[in-house]
Amino acid sequence: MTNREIADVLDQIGDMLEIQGENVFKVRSYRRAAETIGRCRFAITGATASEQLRELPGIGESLSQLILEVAATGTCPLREQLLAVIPQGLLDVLRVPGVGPKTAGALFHQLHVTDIRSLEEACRSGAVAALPRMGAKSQERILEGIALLQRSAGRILLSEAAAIAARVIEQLPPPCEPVVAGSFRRGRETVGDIDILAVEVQGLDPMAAFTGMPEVEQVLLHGDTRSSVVVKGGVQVDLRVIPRPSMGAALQYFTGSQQHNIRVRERAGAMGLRLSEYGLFDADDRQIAGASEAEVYGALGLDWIPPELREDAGEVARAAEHALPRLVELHDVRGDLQMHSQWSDGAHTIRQMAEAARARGLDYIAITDHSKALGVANGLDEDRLLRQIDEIRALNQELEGFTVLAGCEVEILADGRLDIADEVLAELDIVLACVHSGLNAPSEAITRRMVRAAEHPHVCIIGHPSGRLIGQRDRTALDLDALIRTCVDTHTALEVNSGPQRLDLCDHDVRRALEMGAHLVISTDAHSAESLSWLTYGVQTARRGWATPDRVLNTRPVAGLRAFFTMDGGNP
DNA sequence: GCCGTTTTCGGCCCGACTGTTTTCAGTCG
Repeated sequence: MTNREIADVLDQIGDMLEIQGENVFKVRSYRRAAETIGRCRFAITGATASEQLRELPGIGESLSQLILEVAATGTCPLREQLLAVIPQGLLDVLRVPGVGPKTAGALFHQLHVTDIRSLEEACRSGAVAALPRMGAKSQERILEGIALLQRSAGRILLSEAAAIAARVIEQLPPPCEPVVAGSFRRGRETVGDIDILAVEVQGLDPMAAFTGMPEVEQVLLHGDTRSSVVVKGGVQVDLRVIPRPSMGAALQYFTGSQQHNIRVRERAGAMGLRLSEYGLFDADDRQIAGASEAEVYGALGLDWIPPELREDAGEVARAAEHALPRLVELHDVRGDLQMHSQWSDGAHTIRQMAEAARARGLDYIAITDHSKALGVANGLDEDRLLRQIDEIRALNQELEGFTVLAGCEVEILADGRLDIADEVLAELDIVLACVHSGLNAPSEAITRRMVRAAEHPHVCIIGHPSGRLIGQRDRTALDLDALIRTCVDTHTALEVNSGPQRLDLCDHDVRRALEMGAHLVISTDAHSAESLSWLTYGVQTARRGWATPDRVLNTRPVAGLRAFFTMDGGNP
């Protein structure tokens, strides 16, 4: 069982307990444990898992035993017991907007609803409207909820969310200063819905502009302070209008995460204060903070916490000790170490990529076209690679104060050898090694393959190490710890690939790699000049992994970068 | 179920919106 699978079981138990009307705080402990296990950086199946588990926050005696049992057997008596009473399909019913645990329980017990299909039938027959505290409108809402669920996009990529958010903000009146909060602001790799906040301005009606946008498919709510719409593609967008003195508290609150907010509000409670989206209030209900986030955190004795860290993963305690790391920022990054040109499968010339990168404020780039084993991408063989190196050297003669490094995204072959001869690799400034085939290989095979590449004296960087494509392809069975260990030993960097579909290493892996002492590079893998803008997603992912600039090699000037890769004496 | 400069028992974040109700329960974030 992977940690993710264990977390899913915990969530499932939480759902079923909730439907049974179990104590909400008990339910919350299962949910919280699921969160914690989902991002936990050691394998629960490991031998030492038992002691490590007990050290995790929110996991006590009974949960740790349950988790170990699930890890070993895939299930546990509690889950089996619940599954004997509650049909699996009822858990899907919980995902229908407007149906919560209480409603699901009533639907099951009184109308024998067991899945979405039987729920729909119960609605069409009018039986749902006859339930206590339900009516025609509730029934209609549930039907709409089912339709919404069926055409909803689910979670979308960060880049897709960015495009939607930008379009919405464009259509809101500028004086209301709209900003995006939520998981988008935290830089999560996928976004469920888009939360936008706007300042209340006399005589301005952003709600009307919002619900009237041409891309709105359905208005879910339309209130004075909050409206919700579904835009084309099935994505939900929320707008909230906030009085200016509350803007900081609202931004803090709506940025989340929910677990982070609970942690912060508990702290407020312990200080005799009350924190809501309207501000921080004392016992006499006087507002003592709220206009800015820094003010709110500050009044709670906390340093301002970057949104990317707000996952209840220890950041509140660190903020209280004034010991948060200084995270890498977009403007720290001076170069981009993976991109493609027309030589292989890119859309633009080397010069065009260089000029676009320079316009974005970078000092250097590496051109890393594919190598010959990736025939579908028009990969370069040794001859073409040597000619490309000549072109890059010539271009550098013309560019003042900007450097194009000659690189290559070299294929790691099945046995861990590279597909370009060593004497040609020696001519390159940057060798990036990647796997694009055999991604379903067993753990030992893929690990041996990648470790061997990392040991190669010319290899500087292992690119998109996990091989996952978000929503399309799982990560390979690679033993990441083994690869990280090798990278630390050989002065090889691990890439944080900024492609919105990759974000690989992911946030948890970044934190793991840094804890083990590795160095990173953040690269765009751009196949066109426009995609150089992806850098921001990679930076956010690194920040979510608590990355500091000193551990991100491409924050260094080009000379410092080269120095790192030659420290083991074997690299170019 | 977890946890402890309020506590080893009794707490556990907080408010808007909706629908079905004459005061509130359920859902959502």
